[in-house]
Amino acid sequence: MAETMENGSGKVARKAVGENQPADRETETGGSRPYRRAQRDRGAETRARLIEAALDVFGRYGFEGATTRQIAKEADANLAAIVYHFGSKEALHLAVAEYIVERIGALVGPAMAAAQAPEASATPAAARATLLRVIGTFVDVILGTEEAERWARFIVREQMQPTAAFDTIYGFMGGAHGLAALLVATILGRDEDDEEVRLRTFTMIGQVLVFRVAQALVLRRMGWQAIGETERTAIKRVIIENIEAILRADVP
Amino acid sequence: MAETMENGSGKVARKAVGENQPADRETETGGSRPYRRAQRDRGAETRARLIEAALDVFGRYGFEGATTRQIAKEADANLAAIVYHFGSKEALHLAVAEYIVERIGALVGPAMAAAQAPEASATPAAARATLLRVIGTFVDVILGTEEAERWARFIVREQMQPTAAFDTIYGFMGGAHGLAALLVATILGRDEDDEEVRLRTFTMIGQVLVFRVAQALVLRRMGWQAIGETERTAIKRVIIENIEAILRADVP
DNA sequence: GTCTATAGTCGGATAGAC
DNA sequence: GTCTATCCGACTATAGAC
Repeated sequence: MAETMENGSGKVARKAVGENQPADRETETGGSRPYRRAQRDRGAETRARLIEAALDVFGRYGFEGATTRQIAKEADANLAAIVYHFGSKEALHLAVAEYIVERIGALVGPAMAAAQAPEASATPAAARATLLRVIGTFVDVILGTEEAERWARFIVREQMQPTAAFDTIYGFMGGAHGLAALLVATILGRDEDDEEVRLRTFTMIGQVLVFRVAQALVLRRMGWQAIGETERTAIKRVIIENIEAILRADVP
Repeated sequence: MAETMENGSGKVARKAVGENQPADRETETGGSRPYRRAQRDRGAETRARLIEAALDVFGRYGFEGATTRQIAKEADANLAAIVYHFGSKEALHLAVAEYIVERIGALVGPAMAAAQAPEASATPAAARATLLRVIGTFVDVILGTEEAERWARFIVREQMQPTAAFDTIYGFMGGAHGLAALLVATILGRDEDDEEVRLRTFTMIGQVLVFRVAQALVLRRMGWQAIGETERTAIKRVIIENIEAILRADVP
C-alpha cells in the first residue's frame, strides 16, 4: 500500500488543468480573462485543491497514515504548498474539518433552517412531517452525494479516535441531533431533554448511518454494485416506514 | 501523535509479568511450575500479546498509521518478534482479523447457534422472541464488553477502506446478518431473500451500531461519561421497543 | 525464541531560488 | 506563491549473536 512506485522522477505529473501554467501560453487575441482570474487567485485555488485532496487522503488513511506527499500529489500541488498555506499537517487536518462542516451546512442548511421555524414544530403533526422531511434529506445527502463518502470516512474516524478536529465536527453534528430531538420530543409530547427522546433520536440516525458506515457489507449482502438512486429510494422507504412505526407506537 | 518519546534506551520496559525472565531467577524451593509453563509456550504467549496489541494499534491508527514498533512496545515484545511470528506487518493485520472473528464467535456463538435451531424460527412468534434475544445479546456484546471498542474500530476501518482482512470479517458479519434476516423474514411472513427484509434487518443493526460508531457524539449529547450497565439498559430498552414497533407495523 | 544493530526507504518540515 | 533540494528522524525488514 501507500504506493511503491516512487521510481526517481520527483516531477509531479502536471496534467493540463487549465491553470498552473508559466504565463507565456494562452496567446489568443484579446480577452484571456480565464488566465487573469487564474493568476489572481491561484493561491486560493491551490488551497482549495489541497483541502479536497486532504479530505480524501485523511479519510482513507487516517491522520498518521496519510502523507503530505500523497496529499500534494493528489491536489496536483507542491509539497511545500501545504506548509505555506496551512502551516502544518495538523493545521491542514483542522481545515478539512471546517471545510466539511461548511459543505454539509450548505447542503442541509436550508432543510435545517426550515425545520427550526416555529411553525415546523408547532404541533405534533407538523413536527412529524418536518422530521420525516429532514430524515429524507439526511438520506439523500449521506447516500446520494458523491462527496458524502469522503466526509463519512473522515467523520467516523474522528468519532472513533477524536483529535482536535472533533470539536469542529461536534458543533455541527450536535446541533443536528438537537434539532431532530426537538422534533421527536414534540411528536411524543415529551421534554426535549428527556433521555428516552434523545436515545430514540440516535436510533433513527443509526438507521441511516449503517448504510454509509457498513456499506461494504450492505453491498455484498444486497448483491448491489453501488447505492444509486434506485437503491436509495428503497432504503428511504424502509427507514421512513420504520420511523412512522416507532413514533406511532409511542403515541397510543 | 505516534509517540514522540523515543529518547534513547531501546530497552523495552520489561515489567514483571511473571514470564520472560532469564531463567536464573525464581529460586524458590521445589516447584517452579509457573516458570516451566512459561518456558514451554513462551512463543504462543508472545504471539497472543502481539495480536492483542496489534488489534489496538491497527484499530486506532489504521494499517498505515500503525507502526510495528508501537505494537511491539505495547505487547511488551521485541520488534523482530513480529516478523518471526507472522512474517510481516500485513500478515499480522490478517491474523488480527481472524482473531476478532474468533473472539466474537466465542461470545455470540451460543446465541447464534440457539437462533439457528429449527424451533427458534418455527413460528413468527418464536422467531420474534429469538430475534429480540439476539438483538439483546448484540447490544450487550457491542456496548458491554471492554474489547468491543477495539473490535469496532478495526472492523469499521475495514468497512470504509477494505483490505485483504475484509474477507475474513465479512465471513462472520454476513452470516450474522443472514441469520437475523431469516428471523425477520419469518416474522413478516416473507422470503429470506426479500430486498425489504434485508434492508429492514440492516436498519435494526444500525440502531445498535450508532451507539458504538458515534459514541463520542452520543456521550456528549447524553451528558454521559461512559456507557456502563445503566446506560446500556436504557439503550437496550429503546431499541427493543423500536423493533417491536417496526415488526408490529408490518404484520397488520 | 528473543535479542541488538543496521540497512534502506520514506516521512514532515525547512531553506532559499525563482 | 510555487518550486527544488535537503535535513533528519522514524519506519519496515533483515542479519546474526545469544
